[in-house]
Amino acid sequence: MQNRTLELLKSYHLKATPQRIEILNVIESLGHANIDEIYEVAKKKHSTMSLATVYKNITALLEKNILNEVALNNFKSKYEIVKDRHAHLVCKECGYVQDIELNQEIKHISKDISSDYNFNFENLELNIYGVCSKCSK
Amino acid sequence: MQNRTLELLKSYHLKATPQRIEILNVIESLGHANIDEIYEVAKKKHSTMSLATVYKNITALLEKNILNEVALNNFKSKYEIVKDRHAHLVCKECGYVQDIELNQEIKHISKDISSDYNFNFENLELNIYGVCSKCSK
DNA sequence: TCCTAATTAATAATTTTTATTTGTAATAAT
DNA sequence: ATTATTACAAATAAAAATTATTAATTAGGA
Ligand SMILES: [Mn+2]
Ligand SMILES: [Mn+2]
Ligand SMILES: [Zn+2]
Ligand SMILES: [Zn+2]
Repeated sequence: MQNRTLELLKSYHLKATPQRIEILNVIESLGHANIDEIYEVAKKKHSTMSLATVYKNITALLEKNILNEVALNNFKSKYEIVKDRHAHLVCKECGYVQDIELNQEIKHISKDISSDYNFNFENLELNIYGVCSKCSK
Repeated sequence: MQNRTLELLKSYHLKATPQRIEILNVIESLGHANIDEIYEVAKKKHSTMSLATVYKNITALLEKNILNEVALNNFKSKYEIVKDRHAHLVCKECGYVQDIELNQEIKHISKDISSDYNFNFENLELNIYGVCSKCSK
């Protein structure tokens, strides 16, 4: 558990409960995880944890921008700790999501958008679908 | 209803039923639509249409690659007729999705991926989130 | 240490999606 | 054209996913 995250929680008046900390730990250790994956792993440490608790926490942490949703074609959304801009490799077979560097080219797309279209740019999401090395053999 | 679409249906042994044609018409006219939007509009022409019929058709048309899913953060997935590669402007307020040209830069990302990472590239999805002109005033 | 608001587990309720069944209709075969 | 075949639709039920409610617990501040 990062100290930074604890401070984030405090600054948003979110209590650092064991359940919440565990949820964040699970997400951090898995990188990207959906509701069920988080619940399954977190339950090991907190056997009484309710699935509704996972839902409520995910919602709260998304609202505070501590977590980020990664909506996927054909899979349930995954969640990740908010971090610097990056892109995703998404395996169509197993749903595994891998972070990759966001190419330099993409970084200036945002500038174009606001001028080319009458659109108030906020953030950009690049997901690259294919088959991961594990699944392709 | 495009003749091309009718041929597509036939080639995949999907019957060109009035309901299915109407679903495709609705998606085409709206550009991007989620299950409920499709159902609401389609019901006007076919008052007895069941929501389950929309689900079944969307699934079938996705499998045949006639439709494409657009998974969105914070909104239900939308569906569109498969078309040439393009990017999306997504309004965080109202969920409206607008097609935009996929910048030239992005077109060659695919080449890098397969070599840089051990990943069998299939397709790429670029969603740009922000606030549309309608919602920002 | 005490207080209070936030949080949790448990449970119920709601919403979303999928499955089943049975009659119907689109297409192919005759 | 008529019939046969099979996919399909509507209706309904079932299952899965998400959210709401409640009462007890607890984290964090006074
Ligand atoms: Mn990521
Ligand atoms: Mn589109
Ligand atoms: Zn894989
Ligand atoms: Zn909007």
